[in-house]
Amino acid sequence: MNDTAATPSSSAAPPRHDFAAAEPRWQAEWERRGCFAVPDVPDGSKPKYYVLEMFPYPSGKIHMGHVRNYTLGDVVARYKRARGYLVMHPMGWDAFGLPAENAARERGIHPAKWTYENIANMRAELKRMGLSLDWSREFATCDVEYYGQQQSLFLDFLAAGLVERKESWVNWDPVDQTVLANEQVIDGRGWRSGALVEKKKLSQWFFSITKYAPELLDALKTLDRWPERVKTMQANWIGRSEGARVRFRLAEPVADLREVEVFTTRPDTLFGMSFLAVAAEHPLAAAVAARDAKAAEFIAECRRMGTSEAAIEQAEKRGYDTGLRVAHPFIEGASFPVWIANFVLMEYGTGAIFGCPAHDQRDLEFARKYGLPVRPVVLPPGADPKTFAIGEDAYVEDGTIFNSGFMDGLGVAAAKRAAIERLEATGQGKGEVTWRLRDWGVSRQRYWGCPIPVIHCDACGIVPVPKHQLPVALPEDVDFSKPGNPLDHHPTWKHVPCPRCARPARRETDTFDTFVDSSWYYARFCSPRAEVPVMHAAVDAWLPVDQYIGGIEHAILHLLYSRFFARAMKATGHLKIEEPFAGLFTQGMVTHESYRAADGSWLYPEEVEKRPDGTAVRVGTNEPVTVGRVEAMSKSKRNTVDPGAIIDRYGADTARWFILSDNPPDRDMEWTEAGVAGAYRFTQRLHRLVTAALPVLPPPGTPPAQDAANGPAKALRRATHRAIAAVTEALESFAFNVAVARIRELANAVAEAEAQAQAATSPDPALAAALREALETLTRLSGPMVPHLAEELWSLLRPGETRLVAELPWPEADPALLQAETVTLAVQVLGKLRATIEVPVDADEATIFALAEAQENVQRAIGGKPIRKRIHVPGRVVNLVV
RNA sequence: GCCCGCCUGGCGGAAUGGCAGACGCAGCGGACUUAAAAUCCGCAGCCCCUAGGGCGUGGGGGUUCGAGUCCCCCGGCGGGCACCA
Repeated sequence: MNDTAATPSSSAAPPRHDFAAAEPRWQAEWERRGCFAVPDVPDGSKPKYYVLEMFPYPSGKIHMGHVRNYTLGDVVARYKRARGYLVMHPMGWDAFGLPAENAARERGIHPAKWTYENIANMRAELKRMGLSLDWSREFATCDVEYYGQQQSLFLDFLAAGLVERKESWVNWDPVDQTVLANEQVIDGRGWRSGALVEKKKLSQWFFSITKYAPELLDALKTLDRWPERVKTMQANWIGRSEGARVRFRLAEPVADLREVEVFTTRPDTLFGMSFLAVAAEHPLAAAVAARDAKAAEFIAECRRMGTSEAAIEQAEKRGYDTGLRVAHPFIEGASFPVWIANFVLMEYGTGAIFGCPAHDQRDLEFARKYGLPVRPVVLPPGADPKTFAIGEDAYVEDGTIFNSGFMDGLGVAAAKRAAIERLEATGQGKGEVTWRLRDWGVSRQRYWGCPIPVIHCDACGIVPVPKHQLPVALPEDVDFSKPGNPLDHHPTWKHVPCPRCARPARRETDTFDTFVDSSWYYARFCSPRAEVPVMHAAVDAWLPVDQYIGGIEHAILHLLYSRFFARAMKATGHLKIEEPFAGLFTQGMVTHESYRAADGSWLYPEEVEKRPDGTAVRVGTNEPVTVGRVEAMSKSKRNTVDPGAIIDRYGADTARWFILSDNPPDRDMEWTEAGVAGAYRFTQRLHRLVTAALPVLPPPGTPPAQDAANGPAKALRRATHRAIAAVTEALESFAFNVAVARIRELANAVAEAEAQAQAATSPDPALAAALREALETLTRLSGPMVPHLAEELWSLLRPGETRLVAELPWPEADPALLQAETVTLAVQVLGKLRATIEVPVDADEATIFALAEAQENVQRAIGGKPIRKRIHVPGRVVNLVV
């Protein structure tokens, strides 16, 4: 060793870690040994752990968001495996959806061909990442083996009364004659035709998720490993409201309508009523429109508003006075005008509201616009009832009811009870609980989705496809040159005999919302080749998913639908669980700077060169480039970085290490070239630390000296065991960036120890043994994050060892080495740091205070004033109050 | 508009209510090198009359012996809003 050190020029540069050769080699070795394959039905010898990341949509290439998502999951999977769990970690493809149809229309590629080619590309890219996946479980939701089973599930749900057929509104493009997704509606116009979009009513299939609203809400309490904010968002989405249903009698009937029912959460403010408003889609609005052309025109305008809640709520509040009046339930002889208003949602409550402008902001804005009265009936504490008036803001807090007859003097809560009591006593209404959650409309007028397995027969009505006729497969010969749903204008596909009466009938040509596909894939992964939707022994053993990982953008819909599906599958005898995901982690997005050329066009990062003075120019032309905001990577802004190119240049381990080290995984991370380069240097440094130490290390298996005196060996052993404890804790709490920092600290300690070993005049066996322990620990702790490098280092440290890092148990920290003999205490005077003292861990308080007060700086801060109070937080701080 | 988050040095971030800035990126200085790269060592929140002190976790207030952390208000940025996935 000394020879080498003395004559560096005589030997070649230290061997660098050749990731390009090593990574595929270790991937092949894991596969050869079947390290990550698990059986559908485990034998129970180990506890199970199911790690699942949200499966990708096969857009064609993986993006950094995927790299981040799957790296996070892989760390968990590898760590849990080391902790002795049998880990299932599958991967598949969320393969139905609009982009495939867009590709078909724009480029003439068949959606199936486009999709499966994309899957092949992306599978190859994922494999290069070295993920510990059980690829034998892979499937795509567009595989007929998958969606056929989904059709079977649908038939079970239908039989169990969990499916309904109802009318609902869709965005209709009158030029393209097509239903548009909300994202295809831009500023109220169709994205391709530019035509003003209209709302159109269609008969559609719905899953009765509202039947489970109370359960879906209550069970949130049991999800103790879900982020609070996701549970809050779901609770708000389900939206339980207590209130009252109130019947308002029309002064004169319209068509056959004699009254309007309103749901309100504020029956206490009924005396502050100034108008009643119904949604444009309300039956009363239709009845008025039948005899009032201006009303019909207003309703038609509302129909041009789009169906999204954001569009409705952000639109200017507008209304139409129908001229009708309703009687007030409590005020004898009083009547109020009936309006049609664009901000009233037909889907919520009864589609009608009573307006109390003084105590509801939207009502107030509406009343101000149309000159309707504003009568306060809730008095803020301390306000004078004679002078209290509403200005710009409605008063929505608690207070004392006034101007309200029998409710005067009550608080808001008591007044609500009193109002409901009176409504019930007089037969004009009742207390009621409503939910914001609506039934889940699953019909889509599209080709590239799972066909809904029912048949429309003129004689028998709607007839489910018998199970023995499943799957209802998509036809392959479809024509995308015409607008609309290719299934609908396919020449033969939809024409089938009725299963019941055998007369000519028509297949349903709608396909399922792709959220249906992703609502049960976690269950299918347990027995992916079963000829039933799920194999009982498999799902009972593996479910629930122990750790689910994905983007926060799915916090509501996907997760709620999946929770509903688990319940529906339980009700139909497929599952025994109700909650599919015991643990949830939501990751942040991957962001990057954006760049614009002088002409305003977006540039890819590789087209931009950063100058040392901080400016940026375009590669080749040297024209100036504007460096824009850091934002989510998107194709439209071209601020994307291709994971494949990063792996080519730096290797998968470097990409994984950087993505983990940059920041906490639930926050957005910024991808930077400098950051990747830094990660790359660290992987090389680890390799160097091991190769440089090899000549001094004792043989494999040499135990570290237990009784070493305080010195470099003991210090290194402490650092090693502190690192084990810290990294373990960080991994358990998803603080992967902290785990990285602790590993780096251990690497720094190793480097220092190596320098000491090199500098020593005579070899120190204790230090050498401690070095082996430290390097082996470093290797194993970094295994979940940089798995290929860890295997490489392990094979250098333990030539002839049969087990891979992927097969080793997790290192254990020795508690004796975690204890320090002394602690450093901060000494504060009045909360301000004035000194630090070093005391034995078992020092008594009197000694500590005496030592603290003796500090020169502390004396100066005390300035001779008497000490009123002494606070000692063991191991942390002493605070003296003077 | 409504619901939910986030905000700490030049940058990413760390910190059971207890020494703010661990670890890293960028930077600066040094060693090695003919030179560069790579590597190694060191410095580093801001300000000050530099012993020492003052100010600092988006802004303002509060609770506490003590607040990045808890509470209230405000600002900025982001996610979701039911047919993007």
